[in-house]
Amino acid sequence: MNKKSNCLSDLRERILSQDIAPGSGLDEVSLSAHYEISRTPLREILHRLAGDGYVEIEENRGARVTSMDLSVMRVFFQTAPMVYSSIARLAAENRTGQQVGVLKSTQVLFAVAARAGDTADAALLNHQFHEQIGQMAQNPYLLISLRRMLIDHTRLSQTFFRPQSEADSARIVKSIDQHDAMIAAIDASEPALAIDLTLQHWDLSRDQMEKYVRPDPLPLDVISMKDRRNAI
Amino acid sequence: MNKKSNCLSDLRERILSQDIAPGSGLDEVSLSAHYEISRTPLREILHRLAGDGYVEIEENRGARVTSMDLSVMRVFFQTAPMVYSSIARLAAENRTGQQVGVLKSTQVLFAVAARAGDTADAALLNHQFHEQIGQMAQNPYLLISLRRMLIDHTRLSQTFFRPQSEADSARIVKSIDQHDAMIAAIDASEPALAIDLTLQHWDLSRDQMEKYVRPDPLPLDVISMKDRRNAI
DNA sequence: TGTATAACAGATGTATACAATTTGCACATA
DNA sequence: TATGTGCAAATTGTATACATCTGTTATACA
Repeated sequence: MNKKSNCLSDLRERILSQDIAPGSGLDEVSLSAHYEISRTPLREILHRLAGDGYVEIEENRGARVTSMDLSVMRVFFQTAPMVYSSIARLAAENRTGQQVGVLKSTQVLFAVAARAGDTADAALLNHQFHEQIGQMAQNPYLLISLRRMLIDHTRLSQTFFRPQSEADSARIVKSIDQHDAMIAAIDASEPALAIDLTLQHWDLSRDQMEKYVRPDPLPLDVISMKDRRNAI
Repeated sequence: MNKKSNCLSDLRERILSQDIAPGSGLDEVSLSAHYEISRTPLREILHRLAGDGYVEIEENRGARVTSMDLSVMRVFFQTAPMVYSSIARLAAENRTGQQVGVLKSTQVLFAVAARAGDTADAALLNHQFHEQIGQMAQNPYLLISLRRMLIDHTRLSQTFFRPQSEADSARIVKSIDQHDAMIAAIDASEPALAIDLTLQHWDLSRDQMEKYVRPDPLPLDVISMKDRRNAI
């Protein structure tokens, strides 16, 4: 039983971290061998992952990781603000004290990982943070939407937690601070503030994600071009 | 293969029509015997139904039809207008001509069944009608929310299509007309109108569904009480 | 050279036997 | 009466062999 739940969570994490790339095929035989379970429970896991939107299964053609084509990403950017802010409002209205405690402890772990530059851990803990806010909303209908969005969000935000510059590091610190402010707003039952903070948080990650989808062009390397000109 | 997909759709329909009541346990052995498939594919079907929100599976305790407790229904009534109107707007913006054709033919079948008083068919075709509008929205994130809501909506609206009075029949006719108007708005790419009509449609079914959740009190039978008083 | 077809290897789908877990019931005890 | 314990039956979970499907490669033929 332990092996099975380990397989499920490991596959989830590998998909979220893009360790298994979007669109990749998942072979039942090699996966069941790798996780040391037989094909029957493995297939069950693949179907659960399919239900959650991690993979897509096609009749007689096996499972592949849900792809992230550009047309869907457009829809993602269009839809996220509405879902995220609805969830934030409901979380601030319906959260229990116990849930706030859980959220705070996740945030502590997240802050440590993010500051330390543990990219994979930070991304997953960020995922968990937003999942927990989703649970606070107590709304099963919106929660499944949120979960589906968080899959793509986490996959897109891989670069966010791997800082390449001072500006990147500053954004990570800002992101941590925003989480703290969101916790406070939810804890204080202030829906309007929670929505506002959530949209600010969204703006920060959206800019970075768009850069991931459409990265800066490669440097033109002006110096070497000068040298070449001199050489002529 | 045919037996399997038949099993899947039959279970879906039986759950939607409350032929299998919310909260009922689903026994693997008897179901696999009934549909003449072995337990392996049946379990796969149950997991798919779980992913779609039709059933809930608990470790070592099998599957049961997703329950409809009052606390969740509150959330249902709270959330439906937002999801439905978002879907309507997107459908009007993104629909293809082909999809409008499909929707129209579903509507023809629905109108026939609803007018004829074929309760089960009418409810399922109504479900299909709204599912197709969901597909027109081209938004996978909101579509899963819509699907989850439609499950409960269809289960709650069972009584809607079983008219008990002239007023009930009038409401069914009104509902058919509203569908026609929604098709026209979507076909004409008028998002604002589509939203408006959708909210009107929602109001109509909401009133009936609330009556299902909290039905009229049993008649007090004033006459027999008078008789009893006289008898004293 | 190009196309059609057949055979084959590799992968997914299904049936079934067996293992592990839960549940109901009888019985014992406080 | 209420509660706890142990066993048996029923139910769910897993492994594995076999069936079926898909895609590829080899071969025949135009």
